[in-house]
Parts: sequence; structure tokens; C-alpha cells
Amino acid sequence: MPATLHDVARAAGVSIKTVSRVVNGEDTVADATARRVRRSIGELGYVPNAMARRLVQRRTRMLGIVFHNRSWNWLSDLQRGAIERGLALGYEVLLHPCDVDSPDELVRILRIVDEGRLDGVVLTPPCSDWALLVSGLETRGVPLVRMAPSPGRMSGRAASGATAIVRANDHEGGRAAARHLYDLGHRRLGFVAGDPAQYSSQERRRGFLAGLGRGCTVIEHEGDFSFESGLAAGRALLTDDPAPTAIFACNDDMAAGVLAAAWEIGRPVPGALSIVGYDDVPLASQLRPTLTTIRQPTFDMAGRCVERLVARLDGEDSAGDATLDTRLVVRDSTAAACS
Amino acid sequence: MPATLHDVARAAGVSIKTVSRVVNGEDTVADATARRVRRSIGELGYVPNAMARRLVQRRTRMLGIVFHNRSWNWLSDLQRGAIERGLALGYEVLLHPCDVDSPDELVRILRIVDEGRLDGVVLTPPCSDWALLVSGLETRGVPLVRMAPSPGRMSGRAASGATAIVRANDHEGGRAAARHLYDLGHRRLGFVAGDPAQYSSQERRRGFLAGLGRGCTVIEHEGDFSFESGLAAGRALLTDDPAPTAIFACNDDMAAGVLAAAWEIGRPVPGALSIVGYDDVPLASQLRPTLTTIRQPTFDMAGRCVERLVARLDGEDSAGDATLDTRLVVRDSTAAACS
DNA sequence: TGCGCGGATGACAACGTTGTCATATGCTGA
DNA sequence: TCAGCATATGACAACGTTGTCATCCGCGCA
Repeated sequence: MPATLHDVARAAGVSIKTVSRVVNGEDTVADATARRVRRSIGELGYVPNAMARRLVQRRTRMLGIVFHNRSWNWLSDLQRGAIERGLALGYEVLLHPCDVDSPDELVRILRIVDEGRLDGVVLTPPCSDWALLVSGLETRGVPLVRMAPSPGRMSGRAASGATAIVRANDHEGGRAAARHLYDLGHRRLGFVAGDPAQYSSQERRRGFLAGLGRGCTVIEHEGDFSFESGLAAGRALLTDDPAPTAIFACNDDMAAGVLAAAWEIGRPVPGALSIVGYDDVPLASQLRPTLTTIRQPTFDMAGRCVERLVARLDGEDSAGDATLDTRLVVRDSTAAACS
Repeated sequence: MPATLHDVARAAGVSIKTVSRVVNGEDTVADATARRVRRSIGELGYVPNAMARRLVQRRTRMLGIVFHNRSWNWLSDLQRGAIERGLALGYEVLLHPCDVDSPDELVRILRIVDEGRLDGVVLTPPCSDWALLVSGLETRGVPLVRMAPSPGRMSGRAASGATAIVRANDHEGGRAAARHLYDLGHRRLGFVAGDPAQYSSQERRRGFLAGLGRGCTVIEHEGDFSFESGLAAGRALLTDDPAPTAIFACNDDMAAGVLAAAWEIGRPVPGALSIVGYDDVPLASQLRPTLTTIRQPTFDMAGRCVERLVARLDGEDSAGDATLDTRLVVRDSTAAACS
């Protein structure tokens, strides 16, 4: 059996409270006593029991991060960012996959919270827009950070201080993609949409359309952020006649799908087709040609979510929006249009 | 404040113990009483406090999974498998990234265990071969499952029942890759090794070499499972003269690197170069040409690890090895050698 | 009538911490 | 010499469960 405060106290000839003080670095303990206690701690190999601490402190030092996504590449960046930042701040990050379509899922997540297993929750898109979940959590007063949610009635509550929001500048990202392609001389453009349930998709689209200059034709195609949807969209767009000379896909996975579609019909990229993706996941620089894309600081965003959650837990107020910048990264999949 | 057993007990006019019994489904409670208690539970919205339970039961219902990997694609399958299986079995799975090179890391992980935060641990390669970590955990008596570790002196301890092992048949996988290429007529072959610290790498290599028939030349190149190392290996192998007509890389990330290298010098795949990868991560079917690869049931293996860990926690004995099968998946990156 | 027995229930102590308050000790200054 | 105060320490009750044991009740049976 592991040693407890009592064991150390007995060995050092003091009360458990004094040991507790030493362990927690309180400075009201006499030097000589503290030394004695520390020696006993060392000899017994005492380590405080986390569960007992959590029970009495009502803090679990655990954060939940809820996700549901078809782009595993993006998710992997996201997870790393959250886990590493959490670790650095002394928190454990619990990944909770969440099937938005399952009716039990809501109950399951809320139960975890009700059982007091989590100090706070990060909601990633599309879960950040799941009204029932958001309101359920807000009702319970759980500290919450939502990643890239829709604006609208829910942000009203956010203003009440219950929820913080972290997002990237999707509009600007879409715009940058459009500018880049327009500047290269492309006028007939394909657009592959992301999951329509996610606000980011809409913003990227709006930004893209707004960023184009005069004289452009845009052929839009649906998508859901998965590689497969990108592949399907690519196949459809490229058999159009005349086909677009450039395609912007709302994430890199779908851009990879478009690239695959181009490969299948032997259309050279970027010779006859330029492709722009979004996110700059590792995949983007591993494909050939390497993918021009809009870099979204996914890793940092996830870290920021965790950071803000922890700040709130520590009592520092940090409500409101934080918006991170996106950046165009030009690689080999885009070139001047040869008309 | 959330309701506690006391609140429910008061409302139902019984003792807390009786409520506890109802909550835990013990059958020694009279029907009428149980009904009354359940009604109160419903009215008060009582949910048992997880931390209090964990403290008294000395079970946290949390599992740790320790990883350190350069192949994020593979890791993503692994994580999903572990998390989903854990969830299904009523356990939370905590992902713990682990920098094998950092001296503090050992202390950090052992401390988490010493604090009683985890019921058991899954070690994935290369951490499953980290002797200090393994022995540290075994000393503490933590239920342990190691994924694809080296055999050797440590498996002696495993036989003692402290550790279970889950692996895939890497030798057979390497052999299958070799057979496939040999049967297609390839005689000059490139081999890109995985992280030399991982036993799987060695087994795949041995299997590969063993699977080749007579008259083959093999040019070996180092690698570490990362895309970048595969790219470097591909560039090196393809500038050899004469260059190999086929290359087997020890995972899909590196195979993607080789594919990229071939693309860079305009060597058609599979026309002038066949490529075989390993793992069958999603990426393999997203590249163009799609990647012939050895399918390793990563998702299932992770699930199996969690399953065995839980079995042990539940008192069912489940020591010893479990080996899952691999399978050749033929796609578009391999073709007959044209000599 | 009284005894034993099984089913239903409750009192109380654990689990290993931290928070609150009381107390002992020693020192300062009138 | 002693009040007054700061410093160091400890006793004890929380936190919200579960485990152990005792108790109570009604019933069948001698």
C-alpha cells in the first residue's frame, strides 16, 4: 500500500496537517520541521493521492474536449495542441468523440459533467454549435470554450461570461485564397464547400466569393470536409465543360481529394489546374505537388482554448472572442492560368 | 450545488446507505422503498459523484495510453481504437504523449501512476520497450499491456503475469510484401527501414528479406517512420544506378515519402517503380496512385490492448501474447517489373 | 409463548486529503 | 511581570461515497 499523510506524519513526529502544509509548499512551517518532514516523505516515497485531493478540492484538473470530425488530419493537430498545452498547465485533457447524430450522446456527455469528472469543456466544431449541448453545459455552469461557433443568439449568452470563444479568421482566409487565384489569372473557379453545419464553412465561402475580382465564374460543389467528398467534388467539377482552371477546397483533406481526381483523369497540377486547400495540415506538404493552402493555426487555437479555460478556472476573467489570423502558404499546386 | 446521497436520503426518508444501494442496483431493498428513492433521485436530479466513488473504491476507471510517434497517421487510428473501446467498456482513456529522450518524462509518468490517477497503462511502441518505464510500472504493480514490444528478458517478467502483450505478425507482413514484389518480377529492391528502436521494424525487415526468392539484390536505407525520412530514403534510392524497380517502406508515411521522391524526378509509379507501404492508414487509399500496403489492424489492436487491460482489472486473467494477423492489400502502386 | 431466522434498514467508520479554528510557544515592549 | 502579538502547530470536521456490522421487524415453528 502506498504511504499516506498519516504515515509520513507518524514517521516525522508531526500532525498530518503539517505534512500537508509542507507538501503544498505553505511557508508557515519552521525550517527544521519542514526538513524533517521532507526527509520522511523521501524515505517513505510518499506521493499525495490525487482522488482524495480532487474530492476535497472539488477540482479534477481534467478538461474535456469534445469533437466530431471527418478530417482526421486536422483533428490530429487539434488534439496535440490541446493535450500539450493542458499538460504544460497541469491539466489532463480528455478526448471525447461525439456523434452529433446519436440521441444518447447528449446524455452521456452531460452525465460525465454531472458526475463532476471535468473542470471545464472545450467544444470543437461542429459540436460547438450543438444548441442542446451548449445550453445543457451552460445551465450547469460548466466553464466552456467554444471553438469557431456560429454567431447568433448563443453569443448573447456568451456575453454573459459563461462562454469564451476562439476562432480563426475564416473570412479572411477564404478571401486570401480567392485573391491568390485571381491574381494568377484564374477566372473560372471551382469551390468545394465544407460541412454546411459548420460556420467556418460559410465564412470561408463568403470570404472566397468576396475576394474574387470582376469577371469570375464560380462553380460550387458540396462537401463535408472528408477526403471522399473532395474526391467526388473534384470528379464532378473536372468533367464540367469548360472545366474550372482552379479549385478552392475548404480544407486540405478535400483538396487532396480534388488532387486525386485530377490525377485520375491525367490533368496536370498546377499546369492545367490550380488547387488551394485550407488548414495546412502536415498532409499538405506531403502531397505532390505540395499543396498551396491557407494556414490555420490549429495547434495554437487548441492550445488557446485550453489556456482560456484554465484562466477562467483560476478566476481570471477571459470571456469574449479571440480570433487568430490565417495566412496564405504558397506551394506547388498553384500556377498562373494559361488560357 | 449538486444533490448528494444525503439530500436524496432526506427527501425519501431513508438512510444514505439505502440510497446507495438503490443507485448501485443491489437487490436487498424492498420494492416500495426503492421506488420512493428512485422518485427522489429523479426529482433532485441526483448523480453520484465520481471522485468520491473513486476515492473509496480505489478505482479511477481511467486508463493511460503512452505514445511517442512520428507517424501521426498511424497514431490517429490507434487513438480512436483505444478511446472507443475504452468508452464502450466504461473507461476513460487518457492519451499521454511521451518524449522518450526527455529524462523528466519517466518521473512524470510514474508520478501520475503514483498519484493513483490510472487503473492501468497501455504502452505503445517505442515506449513499450523503454526498460526503465516498464520496470518502474511493473514494480508498482500497475496492470500493463505492451503493444508490439521486443521479446527478450522482459518477456520473462511478462510470463509472471504482470504484463500482457498485443502485437501484429510483422514478420509475416514483411514476407507478404516481399512475395508480392517478387511475384511481380522485381529483383532489384529498395528497403526503407523503420525506427530501429522498434522491434516491429526489425521483424518487418527480417520477414521481407526472408520472403524474397533467389537472385534478388536489396538496397537498404535507414528511416524512422516519418514522412521526411521516407522522402530522404526515396531520393537516395532512386538516384542509385541502377535504381531499384520496387521499394518497400516499413510504414505508409515513409511510402508516401518515397512516392513523393519518385514524383520529383518524374519516375512513373507503378510504371517504372513499384511501392509497397505498411499499416494501411487512410492516407494509403488517398494518395494517387493508391498505395499497395500491408494492412495492420491498428484500430483493433488498440482496442484489444484496452480490452485486455480491463479484463485484468476485472480479475480475469489474461497474461501472455496475442498476435493479430496482417494482410496484403494490393492497390495501384505496384505492377509487374518491366526489365 | 418464545426462539431463531432471513430480509430490510441504518449507524458509523473508513478512504486520504484540505479547511477552519484553537492552542501552544516565544518574543516585544510598557 | 505580563498583556499583546506573531509564529508554528495540531485537533477535528468536512468532502461524498462504500463497506462492515448491528439492529429491527415479522414470521414460522417448537
